[in-house]
Amino acid sequence: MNTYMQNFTKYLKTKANIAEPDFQLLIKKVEFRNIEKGEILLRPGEVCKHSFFVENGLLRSYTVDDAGKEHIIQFGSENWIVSDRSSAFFNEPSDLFIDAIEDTKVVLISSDFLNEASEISASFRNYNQIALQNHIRHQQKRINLLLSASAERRYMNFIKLYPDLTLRVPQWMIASYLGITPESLSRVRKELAHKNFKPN
Amino acid sequence: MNTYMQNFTKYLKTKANIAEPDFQLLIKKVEFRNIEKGEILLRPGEVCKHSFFVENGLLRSYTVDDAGKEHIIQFGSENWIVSDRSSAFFNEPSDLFIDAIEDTKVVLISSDFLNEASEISASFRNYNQIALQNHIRHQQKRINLLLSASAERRYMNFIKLYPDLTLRVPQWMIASYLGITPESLSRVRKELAHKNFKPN
DNA sequence: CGCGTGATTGAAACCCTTCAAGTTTAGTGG
DNA sequence: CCACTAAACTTGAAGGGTTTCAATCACGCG
Repeated sequence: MNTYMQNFTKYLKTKANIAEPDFQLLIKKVEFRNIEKGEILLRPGEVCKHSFFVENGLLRSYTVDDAGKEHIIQFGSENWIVSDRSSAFFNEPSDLFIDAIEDTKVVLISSDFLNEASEISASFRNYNQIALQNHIRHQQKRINLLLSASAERRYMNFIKLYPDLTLRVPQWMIASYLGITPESLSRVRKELAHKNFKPN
Repeated sequence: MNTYMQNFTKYLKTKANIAEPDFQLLIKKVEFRNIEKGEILLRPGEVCKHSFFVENGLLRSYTVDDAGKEHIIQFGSENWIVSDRSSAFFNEPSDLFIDAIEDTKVVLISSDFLNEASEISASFRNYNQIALQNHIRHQQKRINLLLSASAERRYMNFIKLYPDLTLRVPQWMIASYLGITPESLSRVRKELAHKNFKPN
């Protein structure tokens, strides 16, 4: 077993509660890779063959619109899985880019792996279910925020939810995630600083 | 069996592929109800005990923000399930209202039902999985639209996706779903009419 | 050092909202 | 079935939040 997959191991054993013999079977099904900052892991039009478990580092998924503007769908740092679930599950071409914001170590998870893990282990099935439900909950909160909140409220929500990312991710990407321009985010931050708002 | 549950029956037998004997077991676990227009089925703070399968009629789920404004999360007409999945699954208090836009016939689906159906039938488990993945795909497209598209593009996307709802749902609710004011939607429609845009 | 990327700032423009008034539509009771 | 009322939709004018475009500043890295 690859000693670089510590987090992934913990993920399977602790979170998904996979017992040792099953673990030994499953771990053979995944691949480990070093990704350089800027490297592109998925492009629109491609089918998302692998989900990426982040051992360490930082990935993002995003779309590019007709005007060439990027819109960030998701960030993924340590212990997160970045993927185009729809593309992977339904075997359809993706709309998304996935690339690396930092040098990143990832575990490649194939659909095969997911199917086998689900067959082998009821607790994996269960954990996967929870992950899906969490994803839905998370997306719904984001939709609600986009529908109802100003740029300032969206940003405040972001730094509360992802204090770590706030420091690691360039500001213009956070702006893209929030659906505002970098200039607007800069002004929002200035406003907040002026109001004596402290991130923590 | 209740003769009013024709669509739900078809849903179980055809979509989820439940065989007759299992069907007979499961159908006893659900309830049928007539809902009057305006009736509220779920309020913020309550745990979402039932998901609502719409036999016919029209439901919606929505939040109300601090300023008292409604933000519509989902519409559900015939054969759709309306629910706060997060609340139901995680047994947490909901943030949502669910109410009826029209007089509606619903089938009440409890968590019990879902658990039993999953135990009994692998094909139900499978179908449920697909439903979750579809939900995620749908939400992701909506997020992307909210991040990237103008009021006009959002509306055009809506009428393409939901031509039936465009006629049945009051305009101010569509506006709420799109994240704009009713006045703005009215002007967008005027613009489109002026450009000789035809809904179908 | 100098170059490039990211962040900031300013001014003008734009999209959308707000508020207010009017018009149309739909539902209800006489 | 008409009359009345409330709700929904439209329209206008003013205002606000955000974008756009352009210029400047800050910083890390070769």
